[in-house]
Amino acid sequence: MRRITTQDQEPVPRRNELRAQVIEAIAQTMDLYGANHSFGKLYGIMFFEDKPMTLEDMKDHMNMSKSNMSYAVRSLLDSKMITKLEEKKERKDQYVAETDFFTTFRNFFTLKLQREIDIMLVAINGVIPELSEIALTEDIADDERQECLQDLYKLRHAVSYYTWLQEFVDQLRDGDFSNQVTD
Amino acid sequence: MRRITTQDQEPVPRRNELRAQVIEAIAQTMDLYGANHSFGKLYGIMFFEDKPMTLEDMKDHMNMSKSNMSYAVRSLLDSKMITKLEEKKERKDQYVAETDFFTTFRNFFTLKLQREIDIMLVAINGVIPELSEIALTEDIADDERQECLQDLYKLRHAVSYYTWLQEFVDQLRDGDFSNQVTD
DNA sequence: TTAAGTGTACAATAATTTTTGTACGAAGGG
DNA sequence: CCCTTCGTACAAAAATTATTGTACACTTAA
Repeated sequence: MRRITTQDQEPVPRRNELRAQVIEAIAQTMDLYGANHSFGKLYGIMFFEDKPMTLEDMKDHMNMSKSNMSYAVRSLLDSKMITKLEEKKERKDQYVAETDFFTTFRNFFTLKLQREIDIMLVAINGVIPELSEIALTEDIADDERQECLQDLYKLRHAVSYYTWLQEFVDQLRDGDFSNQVTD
Repeated sequence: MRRITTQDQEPVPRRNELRAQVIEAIAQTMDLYGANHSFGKLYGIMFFEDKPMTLEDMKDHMNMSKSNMSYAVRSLLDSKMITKLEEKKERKDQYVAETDFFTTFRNFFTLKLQREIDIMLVAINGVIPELSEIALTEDIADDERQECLQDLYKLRHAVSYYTWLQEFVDQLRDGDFSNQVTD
């Protein structure tokens, strides 16, 4: 008769349990990358899957509707966590996870930080000229002028921050922080 | 009679409109930093406010309950976007926004990336030994052994990524990417 | 050309998150 | 010491997000 211990168990289900522990950790931490727990879990499953997955495969692994899997796939594609293959399999689209975490890190943050830079600079640069004008108006209360100057000071400081952040993003995109000396 | 144009308007409400445009941009982009639109807006308001704010001030600016402001403050404190002052004002706690975006960037990402590293390494290191054991078992199907080895390969690659990410976080924490040559 | 089946849009439902109201312990002024 | 008021915990309500079911346009195999 077989003893039942953590060491002594059928290897396949045991390996699935071990995988599940890592998948759960991925699902927990992927909130930083804008994925909810379910979508993070799906990425984790795809990370371990050695062959491309179809929506049907995902549906089965996740016990969720195909509809939701379609939605999850779009979201993971948007943040470049997964890729759609050119060729279909039995009429079904196929997807693979990006398994290099450095690449996912780079893809995600270049995307999201660039979005932040763009939105913030449009707002800030759209506001500075008129604020400067107000600050230069003659018939204005002194403390109001001070407030304007204070705002302008903060906004200029922000612009210099976003100049730095743009350089950071460019370097990240160009691989200057690269994980490996050679790839 | 005064003409009404964007140029020709009472300076105080106009400055508030201009501020509001930047505040809205902050609120929009702060989802990357785990803040919802309201909490992001509150940070934006505090960013421009030149004096410390109390919960009551926030409540008035945001038209929201003090209860929710208390919750927002806790959340912004947790991610170090704002700071609580030592001294109270008329029995009320006072808070100020961190106005240096580089500092908020550094605070937030050292915190969140360190959390990711810790969670992921605990999971991965908790799984590798047993997975190695299974891979080394003699009475095991060849393709099952291959699967284990494949998983191990991915996990070791992940460990090396997190070693790199830990260095990255340490450098960020130590100010090696600093915005300014001198502070 | 037809029939079967895929992927997604959209509306409905379920679940979660956000917001509020209330109550209460704690702190501080009188 | 008492009384006011602050800050927050907690439950209820409102709003948003996640998930499902269905329908349908589109593709492709036969």
